[in-house]
Amino acid sequence: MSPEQATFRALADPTRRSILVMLRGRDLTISEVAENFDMTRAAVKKHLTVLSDGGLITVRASGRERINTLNPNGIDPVVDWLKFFDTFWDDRLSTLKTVIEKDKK
Amino acid sequence: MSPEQATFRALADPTRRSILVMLRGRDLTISEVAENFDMTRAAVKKHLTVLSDGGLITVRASGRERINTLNPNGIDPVVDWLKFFDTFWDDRLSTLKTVIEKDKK
DNA sequence: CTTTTATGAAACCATAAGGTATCATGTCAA
DNA sequence: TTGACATGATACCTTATGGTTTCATAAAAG
Repeated sequence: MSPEQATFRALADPTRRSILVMLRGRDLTISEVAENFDMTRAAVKKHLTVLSDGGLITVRASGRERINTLNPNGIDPVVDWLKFFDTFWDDRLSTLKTVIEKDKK
Repeated sequence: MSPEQATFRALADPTRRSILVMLRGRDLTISEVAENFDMTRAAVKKHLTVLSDGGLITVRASGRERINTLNPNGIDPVVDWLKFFDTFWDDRLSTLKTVIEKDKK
């Protein structure tokens, strides 16, 4: 699967988008993420795997825990794709992209 | 389904993203869109329905034809979500929100 | 009027996706 | 060492999704 497709796929599920919003505040272990949802840890773990495959999060081991972190570069494929529609979907997008690029440096 | 979810879902399929790129050039009928893919017209029509449900295109009748057009505002839910997501990188982006909101008017 | 042409709609199929349950493994704590 | 805890991995289930086929209908062409 292309990186672009993996990222769009990862964003397509509302649970996964919620997880990303959660990780915006601070890094979380799998169990911590799972506490916020009415589903099993196994299900949450699958979502985290999809997010990782899509490059939207990174995972590091800390003892027996797995700490999930938001990846700042993860949405690049999406922003790059949206860029193609600047002329149609307004220059709001190019503005967004410009600021994001600057912020990464 | 929420408008946001409908839009993210619509963008999750590579065929649908290709269709949007196609429509960037000019409006197309269902048959014209279908000519560009190795699948039946019925399958393409389903994709166009999903894109319409996601607010990314609009469809108007012209005789027996259905003309599909890119919707300039269709990407708004995604942009709005990305803005929220991007505050992870820098709170300075909050000023960007203001600029974007103003630009929409 | 008859024949194309463009689309709509429904049934059907195979696979992907989201979820659970269960068991195995590695690690922390007593 | 012995449990308890956090995660990994697999099998399995149900539904959604992407696709085809087939038939119906509306409009343009002759």
